[in-house]
Amino acid sequence: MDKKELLLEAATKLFVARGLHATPTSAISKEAGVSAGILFHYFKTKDDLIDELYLSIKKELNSSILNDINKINSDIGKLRLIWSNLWNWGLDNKLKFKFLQQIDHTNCSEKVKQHPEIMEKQQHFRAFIEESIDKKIIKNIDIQFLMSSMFYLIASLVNHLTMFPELRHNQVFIEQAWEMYYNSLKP
Amino acid sequence: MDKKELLLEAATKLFVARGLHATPTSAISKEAGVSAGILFHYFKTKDDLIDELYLSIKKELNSSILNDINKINSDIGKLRLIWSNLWNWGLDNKLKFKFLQQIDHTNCSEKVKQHPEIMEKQQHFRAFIEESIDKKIIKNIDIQFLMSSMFYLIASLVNHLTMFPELRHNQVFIEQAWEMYYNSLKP
DNA sequence: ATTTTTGTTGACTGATTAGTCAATTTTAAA
DNA sequence: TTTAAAATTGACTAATCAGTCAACAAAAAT
Repeated sequence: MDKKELLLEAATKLFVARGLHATPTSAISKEAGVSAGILFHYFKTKDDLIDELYLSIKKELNSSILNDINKINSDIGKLRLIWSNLWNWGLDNKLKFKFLQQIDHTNCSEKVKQHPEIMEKQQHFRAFIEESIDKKIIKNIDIQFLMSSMFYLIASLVNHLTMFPELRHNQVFIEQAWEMYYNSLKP
Repeated sequence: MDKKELLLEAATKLFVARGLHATPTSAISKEAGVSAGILFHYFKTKDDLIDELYLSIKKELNSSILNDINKINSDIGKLRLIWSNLWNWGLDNKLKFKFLQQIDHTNCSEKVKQHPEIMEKQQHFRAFIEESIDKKIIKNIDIQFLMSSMFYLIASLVNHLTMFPELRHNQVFIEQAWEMYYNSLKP
């Protein structure tokens, strides 16, 4: 068993359940079933643990964005795949997704949020969006705002589907959600 | 000077700047310029302070939603006024808005989030949306998801305008943002 | 087989925390 | 003016926290 991994998993679970402010390192090591000291062998400080956890999860999410993108030919099909990659990842990784949202809305790990490994992956996504704007598939509007809005709409979908899991395979609902999403983007 | 109000203001500022987890009550009373003990005279516990702060700010936001709604006749005009009421409130109350987002994305104050005073005001808004759906102004889709998406899109706008304040009075940008918003909603 | 390195433990510590309380001041009431 | 009630203080405490460390165990290298 990789104790570092156990610690990260335990931390995710507890941070989401109780919040950063109410999760002592002792609770994390206990939940992971390891000694208290080992946490500080793998992570210099508690904040380091939070940073590293955020970084690894964000990288995981970013990696999934462009999954199978080459299997699709049409531009709108690609856009839809990205959309569905993102919300499916969120649903398959509910705790991790919640943790990301939590950190993204808190003034912490600010440096990590701009880590090169995060920026790099998003750069690919950004390039795709810029291309789509050129091709008139997407509205020509402030690209940062555009991307932010895309993520926010997907977060809204993930959170809703987390509350009502049966909707995930309700074709009508998913189609309506896509319509909402794409209507907000198209020129 | 109302010391309770001073404490709530100081708490908002520090919670946003440092996060719940890194803001001791001692820092709050110090920032407010009052004694450490008085915080617990007005609030039974730190969590009570957080709950009460959340409740008061959320009520403030909710109150602003339907501002001047009767001065507008057209249905779409009303929808747009609600949209602009919300993001303007967010920009005029940046710290409070950030605090709300922070709490909304954390597992805390769960009971307060469903407080009757909060639900009641949102009920008016919900009624307006239901009416708009009936009138075919808004897409007929799961209303809870619809409302959630509306809030998320507005949050995205507030956060973007907070980063780039000069855009607030850029008519072209605001018009594009409205277009994105309404396109996602219209049938 | 022996040494070195790495992983692991849990008791420990100094600092910090939420919350208390007796004493004092301020305000309001009689 | 006197008295009672409410507001305010800051030193205090018991609990909890992040982080250390000496000792031990396991694995790798020699």
